[in-house]
Amino acid sequence: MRMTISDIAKLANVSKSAVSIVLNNKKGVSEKTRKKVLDTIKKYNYNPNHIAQSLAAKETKSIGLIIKEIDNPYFSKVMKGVYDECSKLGYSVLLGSSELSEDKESEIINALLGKRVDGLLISPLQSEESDYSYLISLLNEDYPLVILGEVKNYSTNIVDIDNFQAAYDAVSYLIKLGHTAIAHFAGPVHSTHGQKRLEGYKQALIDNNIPINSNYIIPVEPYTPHGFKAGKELFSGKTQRPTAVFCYNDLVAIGLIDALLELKIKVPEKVSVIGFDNIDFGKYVKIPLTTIQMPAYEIGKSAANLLIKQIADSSGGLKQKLILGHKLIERNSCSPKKEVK
Amino acid sequence: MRMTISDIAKLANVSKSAVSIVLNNKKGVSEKTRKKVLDTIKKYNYNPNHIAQSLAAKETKSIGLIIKEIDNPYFSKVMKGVYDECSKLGYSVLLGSSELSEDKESEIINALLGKRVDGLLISPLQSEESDYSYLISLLNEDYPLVILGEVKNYSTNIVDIDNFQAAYDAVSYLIKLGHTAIAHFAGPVHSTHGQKRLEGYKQALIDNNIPINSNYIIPVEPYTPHGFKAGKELFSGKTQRPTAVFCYNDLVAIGLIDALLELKIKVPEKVSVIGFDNIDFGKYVKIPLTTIQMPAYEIGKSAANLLIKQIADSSGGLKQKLILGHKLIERNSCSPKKEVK
DNA sequence: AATAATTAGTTTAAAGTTAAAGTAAAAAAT
DNA sequence: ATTTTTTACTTTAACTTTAAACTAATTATT
Repeated sequence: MRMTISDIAKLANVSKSAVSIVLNNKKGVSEKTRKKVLDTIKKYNYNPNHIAQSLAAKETKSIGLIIKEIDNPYFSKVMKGVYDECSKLGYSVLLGSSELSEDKESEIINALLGKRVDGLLISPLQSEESDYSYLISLLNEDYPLVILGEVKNYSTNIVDIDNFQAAYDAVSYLIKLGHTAIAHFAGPVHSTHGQKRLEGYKQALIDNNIPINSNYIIPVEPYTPHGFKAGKELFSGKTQRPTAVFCYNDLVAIGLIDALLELKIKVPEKVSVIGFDNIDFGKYVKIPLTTIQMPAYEIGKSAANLLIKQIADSSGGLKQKLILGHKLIERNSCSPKKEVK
Repeated sequence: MRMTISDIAKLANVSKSAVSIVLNNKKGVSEKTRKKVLDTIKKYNYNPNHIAQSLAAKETKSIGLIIKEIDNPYFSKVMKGVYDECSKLGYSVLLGSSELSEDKESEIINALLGKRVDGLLISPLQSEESDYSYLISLLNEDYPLVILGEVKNYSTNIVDIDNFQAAYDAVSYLIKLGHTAIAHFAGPVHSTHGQKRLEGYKQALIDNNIPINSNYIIPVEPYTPHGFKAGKELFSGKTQRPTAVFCYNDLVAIGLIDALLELKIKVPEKVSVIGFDNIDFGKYVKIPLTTIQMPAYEIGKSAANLLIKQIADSSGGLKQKLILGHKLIERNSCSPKKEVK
């Protein structure tokens, strides 16, 4: 059976409190007693019951992390960042994945709240109908919360990149290469990332006097097979073929390139493709992917750090918006537009 | 402030126990009381404190999952399987990642045990020096445990594939294509997966009367850059070039292919490469990867299921070894050996 | 009608810890 | 030498829940 603090107290001939004091490195016991307790703890290999500690101290030293998908390379990196920072600071992470379902998301939040995590790190789903009721009630009671993204009209702790600017940069890059017929494989309209990237795309075109062609804005589920399918559709018809495509993320860019190659359309000679995220695999695909680097690991690390700071602060005063830098990674999927002969 | 069971009891004008009975759907209260309590719970949006429940019930309804690396596509799938099954059965998962350090591994085990997870799911590191002391003490006290792999000389719950047979199949496939100069980019010798795959490789050669060439067995860290580096080294020298390579996993296979292409050695025309795992990205790399499918998601799912069964059983009787099936996935990185002209 | 069993609760104890309050002895200050 | 402060503890309560023991009333059995 596992030892309890009472067992140790009895064995060391002191009170439970004395053991607790030693355990928590507080002052209030003599060196002699401390040693005696420490020896007993070691001898019987006593490990404090964290559940009881949590109940008494009203904190669990654990946070909940809610991502959208576990097997998504972007979130893997975020998760790793969160995990590393939490480990460093002595926190455990309880995993939650909404798997793109809003019902699940609010269920998970409730479950994690029930487990009394000290704070929540959420990459929230954001459909147009959603009123974020569950998030907002948390915000109102100053529950420690960091959002990977944004909750409209509410100020809270946020860690993200400037998606608008990053998309603007990606499209500007294509324009600088001479492209004007630039399509956008757009992500979920109802996610802020999707919206911001679309806006950045549009603004870059506007600022360069390129008319926005609504046929070139193609909403796509953010996965490889959907990028492939949309690519096949767009480039099978002979009309209005763009010479470059800015993709919502690397996953769809990879699908698109696959579709183009299958259609015997050369990348980047005939069509330039730029992705978003800079997942590890972008380097190894058929046409090494030019993309925007999303500092996923740092996002996770900073978000965890911010959350734990907020937990420690408790005044609820500190609200922070942390915008990390992005970067264009040039590889081989983009090239200057060839003049039509 | 969050409501407690006492608050609800007071508000509903009943005892705490009555509320507890309603909460746990036990019998012992009238329909009238049940309704009154339920209404109060709803009205004040009461959520039971899971920590207190855990302490009282001596179970936390959570398990610890310890993998080797968070941002590894193989473990992502395992994790997803574990998470899905746990969610279904009402368990939370506390994440642990040893990141290839044995010290961390045992630290994590201690931390998770401290948090009183009801069971542990471990993909253990297995260096030669390691005595698994921490694992073995758990095994001896019949702590619910499922190993993704194996602990030598100890019978415990295991979920895995037949790594020996799978490697045997992979190498047999290369032999059937006419290859005899087959190298092996071997994984960590101290992991059972690495060992078993090496043994399978050797046996397949022996059974086909192909002498084992120790120069062809190249230990490699199981990551893309190491596969790349080892590939460069092996194929830069002109001597003794193999015509096929069986790689420990897809990650090193992808690195190797990259190296070969950089050396202008055609894959699969000059060198056939077979991987292991069947990660999603194998389909999209420069030369779509022929590989052995590791049913990672199912491994995670089954392991979680087995663990939770063991937790429920508590008699400690049930010890199970679950070997899931593997499959050869033919894509484009292997071809019949060309006769040398 | 008397006894037993069931129902619908309540009260109390227990789970393992921390925190606050209390105590007795020793050390320091006046 | 007396009072105050500090030290080194112990005792009690608290955290929230569940489980076991108990009570009182009703229903069933003989």
